Amino acid sequence: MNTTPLLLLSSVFRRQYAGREPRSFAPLPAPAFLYITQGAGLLRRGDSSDPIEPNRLWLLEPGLPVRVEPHADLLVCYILFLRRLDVSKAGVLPGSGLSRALRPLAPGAIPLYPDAAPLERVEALYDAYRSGATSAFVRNAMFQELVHFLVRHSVPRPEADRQPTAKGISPSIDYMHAHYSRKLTLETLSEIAGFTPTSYSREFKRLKGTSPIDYLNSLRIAHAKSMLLEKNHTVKEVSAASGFGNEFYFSRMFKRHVGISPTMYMNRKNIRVAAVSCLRFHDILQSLGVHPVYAANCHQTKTMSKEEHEQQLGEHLDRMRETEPELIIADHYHLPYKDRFSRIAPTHILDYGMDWRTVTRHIAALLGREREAAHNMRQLERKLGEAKPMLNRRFGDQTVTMMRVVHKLIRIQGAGYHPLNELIYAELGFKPGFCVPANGMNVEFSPDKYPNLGTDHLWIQDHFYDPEDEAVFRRIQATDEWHSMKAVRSGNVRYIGNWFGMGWSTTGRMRIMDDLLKMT
DNA sequence: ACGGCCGATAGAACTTATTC
DNA sequence: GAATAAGTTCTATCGGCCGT
Repeated sequence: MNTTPLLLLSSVFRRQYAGREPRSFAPLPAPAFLYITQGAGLLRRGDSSDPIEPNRLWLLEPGLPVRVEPHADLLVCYILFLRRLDVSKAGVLPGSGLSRALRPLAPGAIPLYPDAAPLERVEALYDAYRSGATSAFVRNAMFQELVHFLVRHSVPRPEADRQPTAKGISPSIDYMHAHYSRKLTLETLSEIAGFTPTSYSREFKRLKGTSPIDYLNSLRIAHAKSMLLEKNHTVKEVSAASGFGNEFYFSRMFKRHVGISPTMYMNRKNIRVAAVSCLRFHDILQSLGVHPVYAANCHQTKTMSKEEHEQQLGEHLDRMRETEPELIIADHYHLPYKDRFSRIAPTHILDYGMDWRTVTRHIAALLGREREAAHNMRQLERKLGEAKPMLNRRFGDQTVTMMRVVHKLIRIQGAGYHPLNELIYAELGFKPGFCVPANGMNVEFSPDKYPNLGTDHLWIQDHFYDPEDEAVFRRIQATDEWHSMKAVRSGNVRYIGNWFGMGWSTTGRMRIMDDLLKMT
């Protein structure tokens, strides 16, 4: 019969384990979520193992022995015992995509985004369960909401990672987890796996999507990070304990993986940060509770001459130097100036193509503000849930178009590839106007020859980077074509300030929603 | 101000891993 | 197996911090 699995909660426990003695646990009687809130070490299930650290989650299968090897004095975790119910699709959950939806929650470690902390939900569930004051129905609703949260916030696993590990490389991976603090060579690992080094490398990459040495280094860096946060170790000690041959190489590797040096990582909660970006990184920093000592946008716009730009850049560099930043965070638009920034302070440039959430998560992880990021994202999610129905009631099927004048051209925002576009059209569900490209970031028209925008509402950015752009806009506004447009005739033109920039941060997105709600 | 220590960084030389 | 890429070690140098 065609069935789909449904996870139900049977009981919740909170456990604390003191001391560093390894512990073995009998095979579980039922599947369970294991959620770590404190501690460090290694968790072994069958013949695979994963590092233990706060905010780590596993779905443990029944019948598999579990062994914990703590590297910290106290381990705190929640255990949620589950019941799996297979229900008929046709009967109980017609048309439900539950089976597909639950796929990220395959047995084993469930990698969560660092900002996705289910702790509050788990604690609430634990309290509800322990106090006995809440009905089973409500408890189950809470649990289902938690499952939904986990599905939404788990990192999608690469296809290769979901395949059961081949017999050959599995012991070598195990060996890496157990012995990463020692010197390991490809030859040793390939021998354990029973391959020649060449085939081992290839096989490993095919199955795990990464090279063996890279995998090993990730383990070492993860260990180093947790050790550095314990504060009472020197970089040299951490380097040795994490399996790096010497501290110079460790520093280099650490910086490459984490983005900042080990010492800065230790003090990352209170360092002087400068933000250089077109993407309003200073808003992101502020939303994380970090106040940048300097914020600038040094990008050369199309209408700016080379000399003008060089002069502006020079002034920014001078002023930034005076603020004595310890770290400069920049977006990919500023890559050409990296060397000049590096002369002022270590510079971290974020990759091209990151969406706004990834940018926020990345910056938060760099500065130890994961909790703040998680909090903001939760708040934003809540706000989105409140605002969407109100806005849908107000605007219904009416179409919306967003425009601005950039480089003396009329730019109509598309329905994707920009945080603002995604917020308006995807997340809040506004209907795009006739000229809004469904699969593009934007489309540009000459101010002399632009089509009727065919839209019920027209939202225009009245924040101009160049006075000439503003002049162009005033000229457009005076034309007959402009006045013949539906949105203009019906008085549905709004000015929206710099939403395009605000869309990059949680606080900016909240403010955009506030502005929208004021329109209702 | 000075020296000692620690850590970051960069470059050269060499070794090992990965890809072809 | 060879060619190429990446990792590793070592050295020199710089700057910050601390105690004298």
